[in-house]
Amino acid sequence: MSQQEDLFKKVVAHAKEYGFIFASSEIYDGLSAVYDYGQNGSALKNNLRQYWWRSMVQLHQNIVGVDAAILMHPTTWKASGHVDAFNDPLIDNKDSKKRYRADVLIEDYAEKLEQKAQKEIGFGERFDLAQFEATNERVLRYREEQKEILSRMAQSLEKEDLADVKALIEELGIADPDTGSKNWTDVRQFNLMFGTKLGASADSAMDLYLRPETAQGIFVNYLNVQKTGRMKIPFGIAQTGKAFRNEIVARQFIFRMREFEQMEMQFFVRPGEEMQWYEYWKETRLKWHLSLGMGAENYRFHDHEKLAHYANAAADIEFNFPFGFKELEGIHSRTDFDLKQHEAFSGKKLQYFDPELGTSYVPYVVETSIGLDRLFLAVLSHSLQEETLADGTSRTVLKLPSILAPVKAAILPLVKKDGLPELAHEIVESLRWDMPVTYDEKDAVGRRYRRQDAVGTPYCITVDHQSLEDRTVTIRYRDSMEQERIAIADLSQKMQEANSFKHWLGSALA
RNA sequence: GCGAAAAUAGCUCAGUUGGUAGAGCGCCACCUUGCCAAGGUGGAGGUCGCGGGUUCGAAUCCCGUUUUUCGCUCCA
Repeated sequence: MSQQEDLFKKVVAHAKEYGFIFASSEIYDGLSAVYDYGQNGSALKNNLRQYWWRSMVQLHQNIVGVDAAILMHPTTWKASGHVDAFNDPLIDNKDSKKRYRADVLIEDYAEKLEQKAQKEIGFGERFDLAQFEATNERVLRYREEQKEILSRMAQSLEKEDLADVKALIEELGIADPDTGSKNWTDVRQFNLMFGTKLGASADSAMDLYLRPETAQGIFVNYLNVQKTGRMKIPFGIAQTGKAFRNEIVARQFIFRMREFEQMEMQFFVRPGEEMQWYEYWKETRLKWHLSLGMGAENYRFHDHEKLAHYANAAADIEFNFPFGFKELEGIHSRTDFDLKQHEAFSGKKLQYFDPELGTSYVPYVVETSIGLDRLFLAVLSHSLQEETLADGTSRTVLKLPSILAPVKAAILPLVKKDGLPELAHEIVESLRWDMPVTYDEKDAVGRRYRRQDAVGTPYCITVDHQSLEDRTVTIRYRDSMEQERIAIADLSQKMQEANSFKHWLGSALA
């Protein structure tokens, strides 16, 4: 565990030192759980986003992309259920320091009453009629009490009368399930959605939320896309973009941030066919992850036992992060819940006419949703390696999948004289049209190799004296540290082939 | 949000019972003309997280605050 923590600290330190990730507004002491991507980080993140986007939109004739606004009409979030579900009344126990959802505590208490009633029923059945009626009375009392409690709670929550919710907990004598303590704080409402205002003057302004998920931007547009794109079911809509959650506790570096980026694809299918598509996308998405070559043993599925209100099947793809297996991507069968809700709240028909079946219906939706920042963290933490070399020394190397590397090649003149820098610059000039490359002439070439290792550059091209004679250079591979001599004319093609989308994803899907 | 711990140079960290801030690595310039980090010379960079207080004097003691880490909690 401490070894894992150690590794995680190294990842965080490396991310900062080499320009991948900085704390936001660092000169002002930072902002909790908000991070900025630096020069190398933004390049890596862009490459990840593009790798995903191409796999969805470019490789599928029936998937198209959109880019919906972060701000949406506030009714969107009533329809989606977020206004209710992202508002939790929480209460802390002062003795045990544990936090509970106040409504769950009360519901649990009500559930216990029901259990008591069930017990009475079982008891009463074994005796005569008089006895049965006596127990029956008790059963009725339990049920009556249960009903009263739940309706009072519902009313108080509806009115946002949190003091009464606390009063209810105290009247019922509800204790901390773990410690039995009844020393409670006040009930407080936590809203996980960020609020903002539309309109410059305070009185005419409209209350809005920053979207807590990108999916709704797809749902409200699905008919626009279907009609203008002449899409036929099954079809998908992909989107990448920022989402915002005012997490109570946001931790573990970029794993849980308040502002984060999602990459989502909502796949619209015929009702009844959702499960086969759900299985298809589970499998397809895992293959995509495996294509990055970070080891099948570091991925696993986690099927949800408890399903969200909108889903009839849900699974996570978990990755072995430095702090254990955690969710990286979710594949959810969301049924027709969202579209039906938007129909109800908007009053607009959101049906699709299926020409093959000759009927209209609200499609079912299978969602794949991945956290781009989490994917970034997975790749960065897995790639950062401390290697012990044959001679006993060690090197720090970032073994990024080369298709994702911020810089593909560093061009290094062996020495900075004798015309070597001139030839190196010439190579930079020709390669930069094909891929991001960098030039470095400072320090011993060995040190320059190691510098490139630390930021994950897969190739170092060294220009030496022989290069001037026969127009060849050495290409040094990051992972093996081996070198081979190659004609300058062949450089671009060789590297582009190795970093091609087809090379990486194509072989994994085959 | 509660509890605990921490915050000193870009990074890793020293800093004695309170007496004007240091190292290694990194970075920059020049020299050395080099194939796997550690040759030489010179240099930049810190109001010790921030704000108060105690004191003749605070990186050091006290209070507050911010951020980070760990535990609890939450996580569509």
